[in-house]
Amino acid sequence: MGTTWDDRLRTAGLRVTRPRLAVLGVLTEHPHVDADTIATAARAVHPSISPQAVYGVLRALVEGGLARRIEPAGAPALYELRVGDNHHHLVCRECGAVADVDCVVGAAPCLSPSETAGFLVDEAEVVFWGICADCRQSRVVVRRDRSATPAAAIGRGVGA
Amino acid sequence: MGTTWDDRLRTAGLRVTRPRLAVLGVLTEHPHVDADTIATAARAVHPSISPQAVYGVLRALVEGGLARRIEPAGAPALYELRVGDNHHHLVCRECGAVADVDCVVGAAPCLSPSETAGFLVDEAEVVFWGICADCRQSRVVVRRDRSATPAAAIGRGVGA
DNA sequence: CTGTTGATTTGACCGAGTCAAGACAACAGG
DNA sequence: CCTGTTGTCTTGACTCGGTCAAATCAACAG
Repeated sequence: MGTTWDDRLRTAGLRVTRPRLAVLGVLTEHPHVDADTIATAARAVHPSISPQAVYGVLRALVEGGLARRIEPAGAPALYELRVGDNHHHLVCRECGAVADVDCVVGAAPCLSPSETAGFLVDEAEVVFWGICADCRQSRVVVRRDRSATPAAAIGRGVGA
Repeated sequence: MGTTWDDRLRTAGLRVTRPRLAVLGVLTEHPHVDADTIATAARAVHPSISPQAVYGVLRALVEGGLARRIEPAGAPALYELRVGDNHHHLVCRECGAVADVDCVVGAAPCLSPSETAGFLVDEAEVVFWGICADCRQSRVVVRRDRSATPAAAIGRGVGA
């Protein structure tokens, strides 16, 4: 994309400031990070940035449509720059790592429930919970309790 | 189900106590409530119950498989007794109301992503965001302003 | 009835995030 | 380039949801 962050900020009606460019820089390098990590990383570029400024910047970016906020259960909110497309997330139960998943099916039948109980639905949010490759390998002990293995859980959440 | 709460608690290796029965009673009447509401309602049955006791009871119930915890983005956690089956939730952006949705499609292709980035997925969590019937009618709404941006979200999640 | 052990109470504490007031800087207009 | 306006950032207090730890209490096995 040819458009610069300056352009995109201004297009969204936002002023171009150092804190904002710093946060955008961090988000470009790290696709899914929390506010605290952003603050720490942004400080390398703009040392005086305060935690509250990060919250303010992130809110402005989200409201301006430049960033998206995701809130995995039990963890602080994460921010990403991929907006406008429909993609979901894989979250590691152990380390919290997040990966993007493109929704491969065009129709996505499961995402338009026939029974909406009178709700006017405008978004379907999907989170896939599991164990990432790294955490799986670092598990020295082979699980013996089969009932607790992910395999037993499949069929509950995935597909059904 | 013929089984009593007493039985189910004991089966899960939990002692039968007044606070636990009080919380289970509240959850039976109110299918999706937060810890604070549970505490208030439970006090009608067991006046001395403390907020922390409610957290403790809820944790025990979740760990024992008697209750399920759901954490809608930007709102306190909710608890429900429906466990073991696969169902998802509709959440109202304005009032926070929650309704159950059975996943009607058997195969649910969107819920088993082909590209799992090395993750071993064991659960797919789906949340449908929208406006409930009540809030749609009473457009005078008191905004329970969530961090999400309803307008920007339209057309992102559902079907695609 | 009594002892053990798990559950509850009480109260301090924590992390994530918000709110508000004042200082500051981006940018429009001259 | 300078200046004023107004949006943004800094600083610091505060809220909310929830956890942690020590001491008391009660479930239930014997």
